[in-house]
Amino acid sequence: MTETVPRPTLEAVAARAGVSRATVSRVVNGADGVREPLVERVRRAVEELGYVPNQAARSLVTRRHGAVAVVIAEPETRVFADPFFALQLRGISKELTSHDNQLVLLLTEGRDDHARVARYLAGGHVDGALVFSLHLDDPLPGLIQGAGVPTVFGGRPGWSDGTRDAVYVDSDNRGGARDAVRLLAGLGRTRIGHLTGPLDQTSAADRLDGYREVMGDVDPRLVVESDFTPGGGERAMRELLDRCPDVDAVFAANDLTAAGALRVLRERGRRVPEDVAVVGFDDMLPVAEQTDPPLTTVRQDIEEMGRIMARLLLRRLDRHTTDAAITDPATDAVTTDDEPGGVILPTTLVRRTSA
Amino acid sequence: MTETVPRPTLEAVAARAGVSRATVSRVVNGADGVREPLVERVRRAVEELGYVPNQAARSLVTRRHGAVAVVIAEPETRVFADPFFALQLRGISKELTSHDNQLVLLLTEGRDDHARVARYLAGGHVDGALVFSLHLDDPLPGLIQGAGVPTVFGGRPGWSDGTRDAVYVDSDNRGGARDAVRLLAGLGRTRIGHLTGPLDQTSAADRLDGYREVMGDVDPRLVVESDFTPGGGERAMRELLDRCPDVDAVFAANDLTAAGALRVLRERGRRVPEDVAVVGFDDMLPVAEQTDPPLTTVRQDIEEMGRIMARLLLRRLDRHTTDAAITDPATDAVTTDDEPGGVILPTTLVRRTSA
DNA sequence: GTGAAAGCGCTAACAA
DNA sequence: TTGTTAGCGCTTTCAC
Repeated sequence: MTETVPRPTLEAVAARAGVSRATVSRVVNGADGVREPLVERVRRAVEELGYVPNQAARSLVTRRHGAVAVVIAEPETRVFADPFFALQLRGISKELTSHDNQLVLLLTEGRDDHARVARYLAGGHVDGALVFSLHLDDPLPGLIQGAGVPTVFGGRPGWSDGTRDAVYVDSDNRGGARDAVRLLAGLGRTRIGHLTGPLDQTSAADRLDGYREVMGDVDPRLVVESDFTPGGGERAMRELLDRCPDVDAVFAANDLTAAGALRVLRERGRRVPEDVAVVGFDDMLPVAEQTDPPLTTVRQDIEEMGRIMARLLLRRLDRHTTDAAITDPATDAVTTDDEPGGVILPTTLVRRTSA
Repeated sequence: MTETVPRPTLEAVAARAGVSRATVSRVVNGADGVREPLVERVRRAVEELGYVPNQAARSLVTRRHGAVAVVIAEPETRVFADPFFALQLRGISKELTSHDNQLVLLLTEGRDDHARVARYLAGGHVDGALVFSLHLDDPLPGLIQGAGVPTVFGGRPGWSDGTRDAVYVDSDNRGGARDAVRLLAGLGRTRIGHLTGPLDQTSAADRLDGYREVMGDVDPRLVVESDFTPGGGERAMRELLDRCPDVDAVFAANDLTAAGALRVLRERGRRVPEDVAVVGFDDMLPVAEQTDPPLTTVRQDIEEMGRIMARLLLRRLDRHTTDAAITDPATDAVTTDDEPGGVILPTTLVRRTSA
């Protein structure tokens, strides 16, 4: 019933076109140096037989897979509570597929999975990896670098050991935070509070840094640690109001936190933005546009970030194969190696009504 | 610098353990029939060399890939606006990895991608596919069935041509809707409106059916078509209030729609649930718990749905390989073929305060 | 129970 | 320009 018809091989196509396997291979792979009439004959044979190359056989000899792993470390459910992750994936997917690469998704749920992921990566199933892990103590990045797979990180990696030479893409969290706080200050606000994200994540830490850079030597009570969730935002806002009833502005580390803060402000009878101005971070549309009042926030282009990560990785992969091909010492000086370091994407301030 | 150390092969392990490649292969694949002392020797050699099997070589001969494609048709951005998709993926990922299968993610952006996906699937890169596509006119499911890859669909497929024998997993949308409406009726409400989802999606259509089943011959003005978004919910709610000012209850096709409706009700000065009771669908925590008032809704277990889809597919795949092995006519009667049809997951009513 | 050997389908030297 | 040939690393009969 579900009898699988054996798929045609190169051999079959060659026979039908009356040429050798090598020629078919050349045509299929777009190598030049095959005369037009033959190309045509082969094309037709491929068409008629519905030939599709066997990727396993191909990988076996080329050592290329046309596949990239996306590793998402997922200790908390937060990532699933906002569309961040989905947007990122979409950007990655677009870039990857437009270069004929497949996306292998590796979701990790705690430490048990780390070994599995490391093994998979070390197993040479994919040509490279895109890794999201932004926690200070995460052992995963180290494991992955150990696996020897070309990798690009999403977000500034937070670990400190000998892996400084990581390539990563991140939003300008610090700069965005500065913009937010400067806006508030420009509005004449003087008691500007900050509801942070979880400070073991570099994005949260960087936003706090940006806040501090503008605020200078600020009353420490104005900074309340939170966790990027609406519930956390509520708690933190209450705490902030209790500590500093005179607060006249709030910079929340993300939109979800801001949404929670707005609810508490309303509940406590503070008008936004008249009594307290609020700025968020992310510009997650479903959140920022739907709050009451609509949220002024720092926009980061998540999808673009994904796209850039993929692009960077693909470029590294290309260079690798090229390096291997060119043993010419003359060019060797040029193709040093992958430059480590980060690509920082700009953020933009989106004004709505909350500030 | 980035000099890739050639990974050890079966050959190398065999040499080190002083056995043949065949024996190593047996040990690595857990085949029995190798004596304990040898097993031990091989294990040690594998360990010492850090041997990891080359999946490409293995696939070449076994014709199995240990990989499953997840295809997400993505004509609209809605999927990215709620965590639905992420939860589903998580369930799938868990089930897949616990059976040593990889997840290849295929995101499609409109028709152009369909050919690409079909080609990929037909190319025999993966053992099976999990497909999300719930639109009536979607050509993708047909293409995929044409590719001859074992497939399980997420959500009741809506297309009508000769592909009735599809295997799918869906929530009990109809039953959940009935429960919602019955709750409202049980509360003594008589003018119960329904804000639908986009009716070209089976989930929305099924929920409307459920509503109708309970309501019987209902005033058609009570049904307003919407689109599963908060903005759409607002528009639909306004329309409903304009058409039927006497409405005393609303069943919204999902939580996002309900959230929009709640905003409009508040804006129009209707108390919830006193004047108008509201029930949603999905129980997306970040939405349902955060609305004002918290939303009574129909809960579906999205992650479980993903898990079951994966489980179903893996079972089919297992059976296939088993079938191939067993040419015994005696057992042939038992292993007929994959039973088509759907697995319907129950929903549960979650009472909060909106109804 | 273990090993030898024959491919799986493809690419890439090398010859012609 | 085209064809011939030798593997890529693994599984799997088939002998022993």
